Amino acid sequence: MLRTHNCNEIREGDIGKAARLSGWVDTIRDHGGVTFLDLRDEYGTTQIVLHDDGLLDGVTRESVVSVTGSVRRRDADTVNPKLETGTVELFAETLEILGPARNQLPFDIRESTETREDVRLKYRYLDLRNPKIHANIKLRSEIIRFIRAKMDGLGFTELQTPILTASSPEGARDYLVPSRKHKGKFYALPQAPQQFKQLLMVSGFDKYYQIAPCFRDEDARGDRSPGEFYQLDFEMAFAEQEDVLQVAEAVLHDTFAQFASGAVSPDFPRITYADSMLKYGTDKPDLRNPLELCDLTDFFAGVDFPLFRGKPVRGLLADCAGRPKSFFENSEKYAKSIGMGGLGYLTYTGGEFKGPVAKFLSDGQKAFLVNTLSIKDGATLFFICDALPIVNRYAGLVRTWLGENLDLIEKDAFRFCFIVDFPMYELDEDTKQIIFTHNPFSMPQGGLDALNTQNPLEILAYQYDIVCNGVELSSGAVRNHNPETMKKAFAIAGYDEAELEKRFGALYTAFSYGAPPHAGMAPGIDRIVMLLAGEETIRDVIAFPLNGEAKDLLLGSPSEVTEQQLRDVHIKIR
RNA sequence: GGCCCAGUAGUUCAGUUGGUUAGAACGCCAGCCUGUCACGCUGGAGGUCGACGGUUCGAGCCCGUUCUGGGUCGCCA
Repeated sequence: MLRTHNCNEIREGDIGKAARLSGWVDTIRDHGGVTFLDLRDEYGTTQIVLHDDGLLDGVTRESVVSVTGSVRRRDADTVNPKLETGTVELFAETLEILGPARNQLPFDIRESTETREDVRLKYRYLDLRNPKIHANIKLRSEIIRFIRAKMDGLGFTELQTPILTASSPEGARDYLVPSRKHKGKFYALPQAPQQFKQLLMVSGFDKYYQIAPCFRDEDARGDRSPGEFYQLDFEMAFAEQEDVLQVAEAVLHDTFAQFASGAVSPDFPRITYADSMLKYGTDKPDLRNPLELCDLTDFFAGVDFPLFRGKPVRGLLADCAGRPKSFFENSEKYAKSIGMGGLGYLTYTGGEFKGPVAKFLSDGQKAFLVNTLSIKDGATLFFICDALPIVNRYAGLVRTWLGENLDLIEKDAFRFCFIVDFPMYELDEDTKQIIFTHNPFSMPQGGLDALNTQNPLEILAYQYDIVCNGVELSSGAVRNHNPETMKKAFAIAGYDEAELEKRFGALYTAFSYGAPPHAGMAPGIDRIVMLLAGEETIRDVIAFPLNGEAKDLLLGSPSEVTEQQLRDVHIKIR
């Protein structure tokens, strides 16, 4: 036996017994006649006491050692309340080095999160000893186990789909894998199991899910892993939008309630894309921020204020009572830093409006504002004005800035919402062509009839996102399972039937053999864990992440391969 | 691909107007210390200032190029 207990197991009930502990040497405190050694493993830490210096020959911090001895009670004044094992210690009789460690580590384990990220990633196995990072990875495992149990309980079937698959014509850049047996041809790693899961619906699998690895060759962000990431991919046959939202709500609510320390939205409001843009200035609203925008475009149409004439105007009402002049100067400074011309505002004190915009308003207009917006004494009404769509972006940013700087953001809370009714199409600014806003597989609201009769840019899709605290966790859709509707939907985006068959032939054909209506979505696992772990970067919740440049600094990928390997797959490097 | 920031000891950082031998903390090594728990005290080792080129009597510092890393925009059906 390499150990009789783990390093967080010995308690007062074990006093007087023999024990053997194994673990990493966390610290060594040499007092001359007596030496203390903290032994650490995944479970915790136990103090070892040694009176024989000879036992410590060759022992360095972070060595793996095994110690036998007897469990002793600590004197009352030497109890360490910070350790769960803090009332006892192991009096060492023998010590064996199981895995020696070099005496100079690349960084201090306890401070690894303060260390340069490339050094951490090069020695990721050491970084993962840091209790916080270690806990993140354990948490990830627990979350995934919980989600699986939840999905199983809801009657979903976990299925695997191919990793070596066909290049996807739409979407992100593919990772390509050259074929050895078929010269000049390539597999692609899946960007998502999208087409496979829809084909499973055609095959009669009623409820499918998978903790699915997805691969996209796009640049990283703090909250976006380059290369590869995991999604809770699921799809349901004979399901409409609300069926999917209810599954997502049940699973995510329960997962966050289980693992989050703070409050979780009891139910997730459904907010239309149009409302979200108007009220929050974004389709990823942070509902911890109580501020909401109002539309003052019509109001300012009747105001003789040249700056706002003929443009959309958004208002943002916030209690700024007692804020110093510098607060308003800073808000102005922020507005200019994001590209706005300035930030107009009115402050309502003692029944009067003050501020740069006040002199342009008649008494009647002032009264109208007070009544319709229920403006209270001490409140400030900020104005954001510019052309569409930039006005929304500015308004959303100002809303966030005011929420943060007025300290209005709810702490320790996870506020969810669904954003629904995304537009089906949009106009490409460069080419002036109509393109799919999001996903060519989505069902247009109104179906074929709408496609035939409505202005494409006004057609909405059964397409939805889950947003939590301003972070997009997922998008999904009711799929377009009807070949005729599909044909028309693609035609509007400029693809004829031949093109459709070429790009999505299998799916298109499959739908002509009896496809059930189906819908699904795919929440991002990494982002869920990131939110629950309270981490700012997604790399801190992935055991072996690629860095921002999509390089594995530990094993050194991507790397060069041998000439023979290249010849096998018919590739010549220029 | 664009933009911003950083790169000095193992780690985190300081380094004045360009001027003597480039500093601190932690870590490491040695010595002292019988109750610490991020032990303490004393001493020591440790540097291609990312690389290359330039300006200068003289460059960690100024200029150019380049590499590496972080952030951000593009991109992410």
